[in-house]
Amino acid sequence: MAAVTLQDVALRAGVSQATASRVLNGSSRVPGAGVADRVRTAARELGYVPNAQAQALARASTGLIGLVVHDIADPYFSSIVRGAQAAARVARKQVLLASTDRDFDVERDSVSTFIAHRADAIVLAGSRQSGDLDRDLEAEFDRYRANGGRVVVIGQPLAFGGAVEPENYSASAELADALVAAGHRRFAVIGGPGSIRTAVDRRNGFVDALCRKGLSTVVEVTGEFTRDGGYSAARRLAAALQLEPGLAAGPVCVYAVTDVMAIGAIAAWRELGLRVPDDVCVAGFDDIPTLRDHTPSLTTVALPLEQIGARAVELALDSAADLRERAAGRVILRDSTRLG
Amino acid sequence: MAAVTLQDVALRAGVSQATASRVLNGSSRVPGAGVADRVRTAARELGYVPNAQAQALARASTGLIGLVVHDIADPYFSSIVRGAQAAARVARKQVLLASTDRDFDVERDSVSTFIAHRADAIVLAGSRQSGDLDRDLEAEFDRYRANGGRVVVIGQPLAFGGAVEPENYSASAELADALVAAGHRRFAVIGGPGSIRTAVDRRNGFVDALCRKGLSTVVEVTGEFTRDGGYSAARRLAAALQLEPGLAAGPVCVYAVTDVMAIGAIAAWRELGLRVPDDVCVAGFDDIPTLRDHTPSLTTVALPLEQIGARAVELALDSAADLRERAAGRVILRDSTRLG
DNA sequence: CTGAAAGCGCTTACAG
DNA sequence: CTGAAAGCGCTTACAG
Repeated sequence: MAAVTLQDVALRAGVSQATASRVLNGSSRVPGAGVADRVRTAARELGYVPNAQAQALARASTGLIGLVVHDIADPYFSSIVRGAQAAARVARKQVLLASTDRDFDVERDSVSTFIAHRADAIVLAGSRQSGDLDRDLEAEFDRYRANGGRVVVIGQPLAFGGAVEPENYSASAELADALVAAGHRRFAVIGGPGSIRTAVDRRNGFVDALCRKGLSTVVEVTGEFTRDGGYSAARRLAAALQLEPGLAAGPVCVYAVTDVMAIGAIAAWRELGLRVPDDVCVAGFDDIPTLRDHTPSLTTVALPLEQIGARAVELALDSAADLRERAAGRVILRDSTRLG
Repeated sequence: MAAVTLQDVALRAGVSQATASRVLNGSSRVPGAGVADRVRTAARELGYVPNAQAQALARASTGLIGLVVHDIADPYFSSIVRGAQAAARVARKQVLLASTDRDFDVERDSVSTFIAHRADAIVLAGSRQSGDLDRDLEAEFDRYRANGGRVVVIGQPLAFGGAVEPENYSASAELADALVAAGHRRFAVIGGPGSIRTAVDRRNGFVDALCRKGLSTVVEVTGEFTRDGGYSAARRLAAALQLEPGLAAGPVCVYAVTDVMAIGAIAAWRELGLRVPDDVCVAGFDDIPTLRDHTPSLTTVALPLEQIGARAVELALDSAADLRERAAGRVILRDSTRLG
């Protein structure tokens, strides 16, 4: 019933457990060729699979990387995880995944469990307000790091550890600049929850850039970070601006801080008889793959999400230093902000 | 440097390690209230975090569930993983994730590693041809199961273990029936690779249902299981059928076995000046959330993906039996197959 | 209720 | 090059 043990292999090969361990699990001290062969043969015949738990206990390293995301079904996070996975694979590490549904209790719990599992590193993806990292979590991280654990965050403030920072602020500023250059002058924003730093950074980057050009938004509304959040925000925006088909003023250019919110907004406006980009223009952020064939095609900003995920685990595995990196966004102008 | 140990806690509380273990890590034998309090206090003050590796070794159960998917960035799989995550959380298990990029070597490797980590169960999501599960993998699974490991597959054939089977075949048949009922008579199929069972089942379910109505497809083409696969297949299909705007025969109704392929197809046709649904109709499969606001809205089939993922881990955790379950699809008729 | 001790399956100085 | 032995941090019969 019990799995084949190193002891079993050693017995069959007629060597000591130590020797079997050395040939099977890569030590610098390589035993004689004949011995090594006997051990390997025995292992194969018995179907020996090393017990990673026991190895971890003996080695004080588990080869595990804990990954915490808000929602694995969100394309933003699943792309990050894809990149993280790939990087973990080349480093021969395993990924422990937690999808928290944005529940901070669950998040804290997941981190605790990762620490209990003695993950070599923990990567926290997702975003929250400055200083929002609660005391408990921070205390746990401190101890974790004191015991040799590595922490890397993606897109959130943290006093310690590594970080890879998507440039939400400056990419949004570039988007604003590009839209102004394209001839837009009247702007509005559909922002996200004030508690989410990504949402705030994107909004600020956009508004600040406009300000530098002597422009400002005519109205701002906010909603949940979802399709429906964009939908209802867009209705409020339409009401506030008294938008209707064929206004003489020309289309206002709306920045929805997320592609999915932009999609919800377009749906809302369509129901109101408003056409994009003729009656209202809209830009999003994220460049979600399944949205690339949307009609009208959506002006947006692409972030190198997979690369961000990969870099995060690379930083986590690089025990040298607590590096901080930035990941630039790329503005993509498409039909949804095309001026007639 | 080293983490706080159960021994440390016991010392500080003035009890034996055994007692500390019993109060901290839930045993039925509950020590006296005073003692328990002392231990808990000591643990808190020291910041004790149980070493899951050591517990696993001593208990012969890791609380780990291995999850293998083809591509975590694919909405199909990320939805499954989301459901699996949620179910794992209620069962207080941790998820080990592997995204294989459809590379069978990587897949085999991931399974081996999961076994090495002594995962309590392994869930394999993704699809392959009948009997394609290679010998090595199968042999490993056999040993794994003999040692008490549980295996559950999603949407693929496996002689042993549990399974949850998305009803690709019958849901596709229902789709065909619905389209015929809506008045369609001329059909075509954009299928996937013959090596992917999901693709084959969907195609067969559709074609067989047509057959039962005395109908058959006018042409079938295949492509990769991607947006670009759908795009190029759609071009071939258009050429084969000599599709052009405003054909007198009316629109042919094309079943693309995946939403993303359908999206690629629509893009290809748009470039050719063909309009959906006026010149050509199209239905997909999957009901991808970010595509729900697509124009034209896409007729498709929804699978309860999260539920499928959740059921898979529930089955994996239910050591009673190797259950097999079916998950029905739901046909959703939308604009892309609307007849004028 | 509580503790001493063996055992889970490995790795790794330490001797030979 | 090879082996005996201690140790990694827990759990759990087995005694008391």
